[in-house]
Amino acid sequence: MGRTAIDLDADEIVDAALVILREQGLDAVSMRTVSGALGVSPVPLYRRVGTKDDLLAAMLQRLLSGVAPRRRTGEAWQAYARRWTVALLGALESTRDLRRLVGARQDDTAREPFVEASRPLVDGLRDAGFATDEAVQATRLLIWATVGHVMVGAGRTDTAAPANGRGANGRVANGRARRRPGGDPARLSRREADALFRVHVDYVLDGIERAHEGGTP
Amino acid sequence: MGRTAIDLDADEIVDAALVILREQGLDAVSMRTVSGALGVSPVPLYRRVGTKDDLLAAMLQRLLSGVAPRRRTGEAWQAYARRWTVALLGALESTRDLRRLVGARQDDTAREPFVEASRPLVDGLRDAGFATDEAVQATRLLIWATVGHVMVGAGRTDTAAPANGRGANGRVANGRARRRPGGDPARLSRREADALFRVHVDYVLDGIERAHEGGTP
DNA sequence: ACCTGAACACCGTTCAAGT
DNA sequence: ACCTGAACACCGTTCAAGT
Repeated sequence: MGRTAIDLDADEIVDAALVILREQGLDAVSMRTVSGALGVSPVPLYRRVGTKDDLLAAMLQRLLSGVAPRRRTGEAWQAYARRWTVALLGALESTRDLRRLVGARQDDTAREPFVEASRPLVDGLRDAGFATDEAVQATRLLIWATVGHVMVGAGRTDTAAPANGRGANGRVANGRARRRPGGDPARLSRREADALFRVHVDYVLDGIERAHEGGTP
Repeated sequence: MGRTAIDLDADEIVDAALVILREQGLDAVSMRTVSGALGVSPVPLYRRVGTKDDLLAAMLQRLLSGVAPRRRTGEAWQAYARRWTVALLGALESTRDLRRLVGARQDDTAREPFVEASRPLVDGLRDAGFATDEAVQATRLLIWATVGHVMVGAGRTDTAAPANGRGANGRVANGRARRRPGGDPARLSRREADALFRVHVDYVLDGIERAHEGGTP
């Protein structure tokens, strides 16, 4: 009844993997589960997307492609940069197990998807009078600020259920996790963390602006 | 010949795991290899350090504990903050597979080790007249800047050998990795990335300084 | 009480047959 | 050519015996 393995293309595989990621978390994404969802054996995946590592890279790429919002006519570069950054943050935070996905890559191509996603911002900055390398560097700072926030930012108290792939064991780290009794001042709510993120972005934008004005002959 | 399993404590286990991490990479760190290196079965590890996830957390904690440099008498807070940030970056960059280690945690405690490591900086800022939450927030920004840089920063061209745990397969991602022919302007050398990282830190410090001066009654 | 050996239910990846 | 089934060499974690 129609569908044979030969119809498969890489995009479908990535799609299937993202569905599993969303519904069951990263631990549930395996070459077997993904191929199973597509009704094939794991082998064809190696022809279409390469290694599992490559699959993870493609998933991240897909997640970040198209995050850049459209520029508005007459919009100041600062405003667009802010919107771009918020959009990137939103895409990252809405992805289950995103932190682990970003960290998972074995090689050094972890930033490739971010570079792709930032192309419109680079273009926007250049249109605003930035030199190419100036625009690229400014974009990098914003990426770093965003990724750092996501990787080590406030915990998401709204993400229910542990959902740890293999058999729930309620075990808790013993011994070494000495938590301050007096209440740790470094614990931020999601709202506070978001506000602080915007502060970070503003500081970076201020710095970029000053350097731009001072550095352009 | 003394050594029985009962001598084991959590620190030794973390040490052994870190040796394997350094020498063979994160893929080689398993409950079996770590326990094997210690001459025990995997079971005792679960009593001492908990899950593999807990072990990874403890490894990161260890790696970051003691990164904070000592404060110098009469040192301006900006100077100390800069040194602290560079020390953190150094610790992160010198750790094999660090990106994957940071990303590996399943729960939301990924930032705990960073909070621990930043305690001296928070203290330093408070001694310089910052309110506690002001100091904590400033520290967070610096952590985000550093972690973002590490997670998605320039590739390390100096880290030789792929060393991908299970049987070298030289396979290359096929198809989807369309690399710009014209030379990607977003490709930075290590030196450039380091310089840009310092720029980022300076921007953040500038912002913190201005907010501090403007916000203190 | 706390160990070990064996087991369970998985992995990523490859290979020999099949069509 | 390109698939499938089976296999290889692992995983994390748990459990029944042992001492």
